[in-house]
Amino acid sequence: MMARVARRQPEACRAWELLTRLFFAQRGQLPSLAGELDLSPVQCHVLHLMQPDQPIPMGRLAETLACDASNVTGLVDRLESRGLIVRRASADDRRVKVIVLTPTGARLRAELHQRLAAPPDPFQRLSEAEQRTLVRILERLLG
Amino acid sequence: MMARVARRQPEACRAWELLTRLFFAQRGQLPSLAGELDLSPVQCHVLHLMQPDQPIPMGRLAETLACDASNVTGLVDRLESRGLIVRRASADDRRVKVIVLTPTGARLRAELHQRLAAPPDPFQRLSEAEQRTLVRILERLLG
DNA sequence: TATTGTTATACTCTATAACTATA
DNA sequence: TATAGTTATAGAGTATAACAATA
Repeated sequence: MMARVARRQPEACRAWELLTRLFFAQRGQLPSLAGELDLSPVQCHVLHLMQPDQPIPMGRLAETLACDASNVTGLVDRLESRGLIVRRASADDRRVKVIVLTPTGARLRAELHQRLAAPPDPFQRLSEAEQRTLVRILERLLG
Repeated sequence: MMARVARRQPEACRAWELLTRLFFAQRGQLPSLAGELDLSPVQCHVLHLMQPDQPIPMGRLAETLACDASNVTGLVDRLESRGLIVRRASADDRRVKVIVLTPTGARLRAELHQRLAAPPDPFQRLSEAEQRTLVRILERLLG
């Protein structure tokens, strides 16, 4: 399967290789950005995912983070003890707990998004046409 | 500074936002890939960085991973105890220790690179022309 | 004196297994 | 019986501070 993709889409593989290099380079930058907000990388991930007024079941959080559910308990504990989110019982299924951003959490999330929004310096090497093309292709990739 | 970039390069910001979404989505996939090779995400990062026959000073590893030097000690301990790398004293400066891939480590690194090479399914939605364009732009971004 | 790597310590992240409450 | 979340436990990642060897 992988070999078939590699044979039939050599350019896709090259693109993916370059993106992987970007991912690993970025891995090192998230901890320092997180540190400035007194967050861990995973906590950033959670805040990045949460939309204001859009509760998320804890189980779905575990799926999205690709980690065990037991892990989410402590993660949510720490975010809740900092007043960034709150647990609420689900109305539909009393086993389920959902988490919601507090106003404080929403403000910190906005701050996080603002800091994440600044493109790294190398982007300035791209022409406007290249930037637009990149956006169009990434939108197809993520859409 | 950030505001200036945002005002002058709105498309760069949009492109970066989309890449950030890709990064966070990918964050969840690295642990499972790592698990298949009995590695942690950081250990994958180290192996991804190491070229065969190209020693890296431990201090430079700490810089690249953007973590404290004290952290690298345990990280290298665990990789060394698994026989994937070895420490060697530097000839130039006897304070410095460099790490080198063992043959076993080089094989595991090759396996890792092979698995990382498979592009996610959405890449098949792109035409060949789009793939080539994406490669060209990413090369400028990373070059 | 300054720097490289280590050690001691403490906290967070992570998984596994056993448990509780609900379905 | 099965599922959602918790707890207990253990190992790995991370930073800070103090330390040894070397520059």
